[in-house]
Amino acid sequence: MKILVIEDEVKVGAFIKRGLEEHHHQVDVYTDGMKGQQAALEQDYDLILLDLMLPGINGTTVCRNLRALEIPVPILMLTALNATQDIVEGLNAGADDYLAKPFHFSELIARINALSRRKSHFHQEQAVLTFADLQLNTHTKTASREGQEIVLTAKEYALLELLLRNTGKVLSRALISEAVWGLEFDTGTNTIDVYVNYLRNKIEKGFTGEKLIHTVVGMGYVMKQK
Amino acid sequence: MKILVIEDEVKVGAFIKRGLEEHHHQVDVYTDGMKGQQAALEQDYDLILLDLMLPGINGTTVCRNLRALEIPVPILMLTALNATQDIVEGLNAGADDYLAKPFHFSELIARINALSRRKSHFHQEQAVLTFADLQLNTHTKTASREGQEIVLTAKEYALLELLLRNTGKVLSRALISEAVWGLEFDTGTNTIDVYVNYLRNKIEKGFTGEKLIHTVVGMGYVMKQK
DNA sequence: ATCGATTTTAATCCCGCTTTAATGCCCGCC
DNA sequence: GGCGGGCATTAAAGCGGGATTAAAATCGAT
Repeated sequence: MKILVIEDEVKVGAFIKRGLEEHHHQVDVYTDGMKGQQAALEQDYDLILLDLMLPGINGTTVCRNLRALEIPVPILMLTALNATQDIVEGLNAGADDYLAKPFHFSELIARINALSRRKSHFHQEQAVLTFADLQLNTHTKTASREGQEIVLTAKEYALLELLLRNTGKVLSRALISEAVWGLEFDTGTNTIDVYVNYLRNKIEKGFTGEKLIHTVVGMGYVMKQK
Repeated sequence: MKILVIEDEVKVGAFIKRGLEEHHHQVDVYTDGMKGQQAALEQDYDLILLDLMLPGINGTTVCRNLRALEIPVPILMLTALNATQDIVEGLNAGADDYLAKPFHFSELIARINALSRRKSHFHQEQAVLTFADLQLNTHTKTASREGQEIVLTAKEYALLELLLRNTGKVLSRALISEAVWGLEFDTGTNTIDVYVNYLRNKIEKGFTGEKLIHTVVGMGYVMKQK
């Protein structure tokens, strides 16, 4: 598993890293809350170990931020012994479990296993939508093709996600309109067409891969190959 | 779920009713085929349990009638053991599954669950319309015959879908005009004829399969075999 | 409040779907 | 046999849907 550790005490962080690596996990350690949060957003971690007592930004805040951005990674809090108030706060902020310091390493391993099992069962929404050589990360809200990262605006992303969740199906403008813009949007303008054009420019123009968004005249648009 | 039971043997009916009610379903029992059919039309059932051996009207007939009236409720037939002929007839009449008497109650429950799941998920609406060896996929908006994909324009697709949803019925030009083009289209031109010709070229010409779109002089067009 | 980015509107161009219309064919009827 | 009605077939005209572009309006951050 790929694990992110956010822990300001360098020794403790190193200790955890070493121990987890012995269990064949890949571990990144950040001592700074903001840097850690950034990493959580940019990379695709399977688990986050989060110390609540951090300099600068509070661990609870990091947790709340990640959940607000709908990052569903399991979060295991590390707290001082008997910090009942912190524990309650942390769980309310969206953490999945906690562990009081100091702890036995075997207990940490046990909780990590339990958590990842629990999460992988419950929350198995596909994080990365893939079609042909195009990928869309629903966490980072970015696409990529041929290793190139593609930055999208909100509407572009929503439209691309809709197309990718319905590959092969012809989607009518009415359906697209409702899904991306919300009910009763059609005011005789061609907004959808313009956005399809934007998307094509971003995910097709400049790439050697084939055309993916196809127009079906009089019917709508499809995401398909060939 | 709201379940309709049509079963002439009073004891069997009562037995089923009691058992289903223990599983928190709401059950109506009719011992008469005609009365049962009437109830099916008037009320909104989630499932129909239909005995094939009924006094007066045949269970198969009830089934066929309901399907002819486009009542899409899942129908589970109850048949005598080894009544293979009945089973085939029943399924052809539009039933979704069958259960041979006598049966274990747990099997009945299992089949009811499977059926309701299948219907609610899949049945959304039939995605692929099939007639003879011709298929029309309403998602991809393409037809296929003998494994060959056939690309259609918007009007061609609308016309073909109309014909396939009314196989066997003769459709007047007025009706076609209204369904495909919208009200009051007829302005003395022969657009419909031209499109029927386009369709014939695409789905009949070049295929070994038989003719499917037939002209009824003075009346309109039908999709049928023979 | 200001500036940049995003979203929406609007105008123009072009391809090919849609429609029209002319011709050919089959059949029944005078 | 000639004629006309109903449909099939074909080709050409027109028109509308969609691509593209740019400008206007709106949003959001500082």
